[in-house]
Amino acid sequence: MKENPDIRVTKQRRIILEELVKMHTHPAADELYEKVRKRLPRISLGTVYRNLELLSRLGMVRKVGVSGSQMRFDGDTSPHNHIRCIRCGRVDDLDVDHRMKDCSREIRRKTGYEMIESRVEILGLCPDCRKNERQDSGNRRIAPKIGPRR
Amino acid sequence: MKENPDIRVTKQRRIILEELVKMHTHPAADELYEKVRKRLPRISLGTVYRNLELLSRLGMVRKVGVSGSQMRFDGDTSPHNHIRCIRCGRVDDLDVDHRMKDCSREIRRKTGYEMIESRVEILGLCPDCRKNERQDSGNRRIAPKIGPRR
DNA sequence: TACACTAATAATAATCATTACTAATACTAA
DNA sequence: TTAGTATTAGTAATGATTATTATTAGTGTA
Repeated sequence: MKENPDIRVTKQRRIILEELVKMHTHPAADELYEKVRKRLPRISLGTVYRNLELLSRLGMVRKVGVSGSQMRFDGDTSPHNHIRCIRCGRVDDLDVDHRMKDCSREIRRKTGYEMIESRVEILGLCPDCRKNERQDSGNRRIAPKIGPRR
Repeated sequence: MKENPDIRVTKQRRIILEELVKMHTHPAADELYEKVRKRLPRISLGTVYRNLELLSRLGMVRKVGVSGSQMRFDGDTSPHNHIRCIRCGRVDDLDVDHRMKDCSREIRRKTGYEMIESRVEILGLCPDCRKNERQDSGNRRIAPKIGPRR
């Protein structure tokens, strides 16, 4: 953050990053906002959004796009994918599958696209939800909506 | 749609499905709404949303979740993935990569999750945008936002 | 064919996540 | 210390989606 003199290291910016890196739950902006508020009670949600956007453009945090849900953020910028529970919405880390690597040539040939990034989103049931699955969901005729975030 | 007596075949429902199946652009609800409006000028956007949700629960259409963007819909329910242009937002089809198949056992072992579905989201530049890439984007210091939908 | 039942609709309001705006504040360099 | 400007808090606006509600229209039965 210090290379560019136009981008300042403010208390808000520093603490937003610090708190995000400490969390391993891939929080949405409002969840991180609540954490940061414990240290900076007067911070506004807009500041959290603005800084997460900036930090992600600088490559210091990762935006984790969850389809059909809020954007989530990850303080771990190393290459990895995520796995999400369709029941409770929890998101966990998942190592990059080696079978996904080096398929950019194939993509190019098939579609004409230049591949920039690949994201694998695995939908499933987390260990906790698997336990509860048997009892409370007897015989649904149609699929349930994708579960809540918390 | 006829097995369940509680779910009726209305004009709106039928035409929404017909128009979606005809389109191969993975439209968002409002784009499909404009198409349907040519045949049913008094239909409301809420009706389109409501029926797309129902049809997807019945397995007759697929919701294509695009992270950080509107939900899109696909009349083709066969198993396949999508590739999206980060510049213009266009979404095209992509065959399921054989390397992604049968990794549910590995997922289970690594994370304890029961894998229900996997989605591969490839971000890249579509052929059209690749052409324009060289001229208008000289030297950005930070990454651009993900492009617009149209 | 008409009737009764209730699902579905159009129109609109409400909600939720996110972004934009603006006057006041606080880094930073001279 | 000051000037310049990036950043902030507070708030309004936006855009996508969902909820509400009175009315309309499928559907099974008489």
